Amino acid sequence: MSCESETIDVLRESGHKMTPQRMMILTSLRHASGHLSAADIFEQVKAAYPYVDISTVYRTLTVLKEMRLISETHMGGGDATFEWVASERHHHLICRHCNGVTLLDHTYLEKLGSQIEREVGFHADIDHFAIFGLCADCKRETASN
Amino acid sequence: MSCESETIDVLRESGHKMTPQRMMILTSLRHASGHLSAADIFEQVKAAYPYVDISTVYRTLTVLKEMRLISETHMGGGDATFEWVASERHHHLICRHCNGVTLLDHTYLEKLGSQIEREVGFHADIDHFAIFGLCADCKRETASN
DNA sequence: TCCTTTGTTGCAACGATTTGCATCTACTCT
DNA sequence: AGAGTAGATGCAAATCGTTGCAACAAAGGA
Ligand SMILES: [Mn+2]
Ligand SMILES: [Mn+2]
Ligand SMILES: [Zn+2]
Ligand SMILES: [Zn+2]
Repeated sequence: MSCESETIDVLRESGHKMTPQRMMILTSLRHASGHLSAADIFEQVKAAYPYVDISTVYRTLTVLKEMRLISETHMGGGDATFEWVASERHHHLICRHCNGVTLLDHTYLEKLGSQIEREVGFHADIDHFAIFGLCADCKRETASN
Repeated sequence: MSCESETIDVLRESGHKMTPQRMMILTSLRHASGHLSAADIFEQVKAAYPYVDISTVYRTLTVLKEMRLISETHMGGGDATFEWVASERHHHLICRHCNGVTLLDHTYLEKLGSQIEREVGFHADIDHFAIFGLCADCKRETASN
């Protein structure tokens, strides 16, 4: 029994079918250390099953996104990136000057989410935010000129 | 003197040139009531000057974005939307179930920005966020089934 | 006004993602 | 196991946005 079995059940219970392609895409995402582009996933899957089409990858990503098993994030550098939404959520700060990417603990956004829910009644999906801006170093540099 | 004159100065001072095409794109954004897609702007400008190319629109939007005069936001429905960043900022809550879009006051995110700046030293550009989730109505509906 | 510099434009080609459609296959029910 | 159905796949075409390049035009100075 692979570590994907729970996910497979979740998919089946929501009316989706499990196919070898999906299985491979799922495995690729579950075992990735960080962010993957659709092309990354496509390459990995193609190595084992050369007939996959990139549209199948995108369609599977759409399904997984809808079920909130993965996040899709535009981090500024070209293609969208996808990441498994683990139990310990995190977010990113991206510097628009040096393009540096750092982690932001979920606690910062958890407060925002609960405040919105309490005061507006809207339940925000705060899975994986990319917040752009100026990092401390670039802020200093920009100020001194 | 049009209401764009101040913006023109800002652009010139940062080494950019003012062209009729830019002027028209700028006017389109300044006078829009809400969100515009690149295609919307393209159509408007083309009405007055049929030779514009869509790439000029995108390139101008990129410049205006870099100067943070406008925001670019993916609101879930197809193309990216662009909006003038007025002095009174605002954000949006977008329901993933009914696709409803509502306003979110900037105060909610201002706190987040100042906390990140204080504790991490990162200056976040919190201009125009799109926060997805479930609105109060759809939350209720989803719970009762 | 004329010249020089440098950023901008239009066009065409390209890259990323989505979509329509015919075929196929995982799942369910005999 | 066999048949039926709903959903998934592969392929091709379309869409949205980006980029290289040669021609062009603002801005600034002589
Ligand atoms: Mn991440
Ligand atoms: Mn808005
Ligand atoms: Zn930086
Ligand atoms: Zn809703």
